[in-house]
Amino acid sequence: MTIKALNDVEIPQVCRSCSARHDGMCASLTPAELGVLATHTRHTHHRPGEALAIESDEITSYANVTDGVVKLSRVLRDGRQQLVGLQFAPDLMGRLFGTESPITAEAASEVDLCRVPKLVLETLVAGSNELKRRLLDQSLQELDEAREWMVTLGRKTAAERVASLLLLVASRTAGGSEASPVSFELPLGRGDMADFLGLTIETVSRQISKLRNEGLVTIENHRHVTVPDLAALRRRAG
Amino acid sequence: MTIKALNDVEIPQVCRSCSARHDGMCASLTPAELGVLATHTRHTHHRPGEALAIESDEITSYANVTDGVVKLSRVLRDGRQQLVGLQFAPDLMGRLFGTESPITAEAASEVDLCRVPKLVLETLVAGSNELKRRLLDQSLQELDEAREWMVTLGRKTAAERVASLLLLVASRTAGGSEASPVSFELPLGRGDMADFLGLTIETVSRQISKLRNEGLVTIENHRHVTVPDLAALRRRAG
DNA sequence: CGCAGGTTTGAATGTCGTCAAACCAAGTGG
DNA sequence: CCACTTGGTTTGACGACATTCAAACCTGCG
Repeated sequence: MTIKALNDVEIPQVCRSCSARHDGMCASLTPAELGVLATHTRHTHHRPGEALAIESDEITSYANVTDGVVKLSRVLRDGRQQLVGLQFAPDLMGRLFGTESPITAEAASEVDLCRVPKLVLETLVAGSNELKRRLLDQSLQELDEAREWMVTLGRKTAAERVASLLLLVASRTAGGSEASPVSFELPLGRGDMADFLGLTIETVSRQISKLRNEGLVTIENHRHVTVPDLAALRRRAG
Repeated sequence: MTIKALNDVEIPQVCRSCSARHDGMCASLTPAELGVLATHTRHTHHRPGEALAIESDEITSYANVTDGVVKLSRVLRDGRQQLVGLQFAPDLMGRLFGTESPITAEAASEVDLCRVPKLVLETLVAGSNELKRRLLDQSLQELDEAREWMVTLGRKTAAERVASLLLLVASRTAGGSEASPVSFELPLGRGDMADFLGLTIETVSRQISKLRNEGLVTIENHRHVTVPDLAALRRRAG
């Protein structure tokens, strides 16, 4: 597949079913480029726990998360696991020119992806300075998030860690609105929360109970969280 | 300063005193571009503990670390501190188009920098696809390193963390040679090690003593480390 | 109803943090 | 030259917080 072939697509036709969620990769493209993109995307749905095989896979593609949450994790040889990132819609997953590092991607909830073959996206990137810039910005933002989380893992108490995670989920799923009260669904079970926070399941559960007793959150069905005062929770998060 | 003005520099003259350490930013430039770079660089030396004010500073520049080690850190409001990265020569510090995040940079040891004004480097970047690519690669590598360290902070024991740090320093200062025994100087004091590892000074000291008793390292003057068996230390690091 | 998976709670243990003192090397001044 | 300070490191005793092991508890589902 050559650049010429890609540009020969006749009708600029936007990837209809998910274009609204395509900010990560579409916002900087021309109509023609969007047309190219639309003809090569493939939409897939995944169940919770399903491996997505985006990273450290030779035959790799890139994907926009159009719905749901994807967890990125690394494991030690003896089985200890640490989540190193969460991807919410509309994040772009996968890495151009990627140096392989043994990260695995897995659906945390029901997940919809809009996949793009590696070659197509790389060709589009080669022709778009805007897209290059966006890619750099995305990786820098992920770097900032990773470093922020290093502070959480290295210096916060268990209760502060849990509060930090609740804030993170709230900011990414509840539209980033600053207004309290906020209400949202946890995309992660207690086990995944523990793996993200560097704690055990039991400790996570205890600290959630503690935050509940402190009146900082109310919880129904183990998953549905309501935060009456976002600022108070933020204070509790250290 | 315009692109034209930059390109009008007459003699391609390499940044003499540190070009050998310039891999990070020079390797992909044309002779003319190197000339531009050379006429605008400024070399500075810094004492341990000196703030470098690279990030989160409005009047910012970029810099190659030509010698020594720089520590990047974040602090919580109540003063708790976490190192989120170490920059060894010849890393490039600073961030193009940076979204500000409150990271501070400080010399960990005696440090030599080769600074480049923000505008100059951004202009060079605009004209060089190779340089854009290198910048992306660098940020992706830092992302990998940050995530690797998240595993260390979230899932490793105190002794494993210390072993991990010794391996990190060994790999970056001892030329990346895989051959044992390896010998190197620690660029960090116990306090900085603790801040990087998410531990206290006392715990770091105790764990170092433990590794010494286990025969995995020998230490002189609190700073000079010898690792008789790199593979054994790697095993101990989890 | 009863099972299965995930969650919560309890009691005991252990690892790391806190507080405190001793140690050590280098530098200063009498 | 030696006493004294200073900053960093090491070691010890104790306590707190998170883990471990174990049991009880939901919630959804066959």
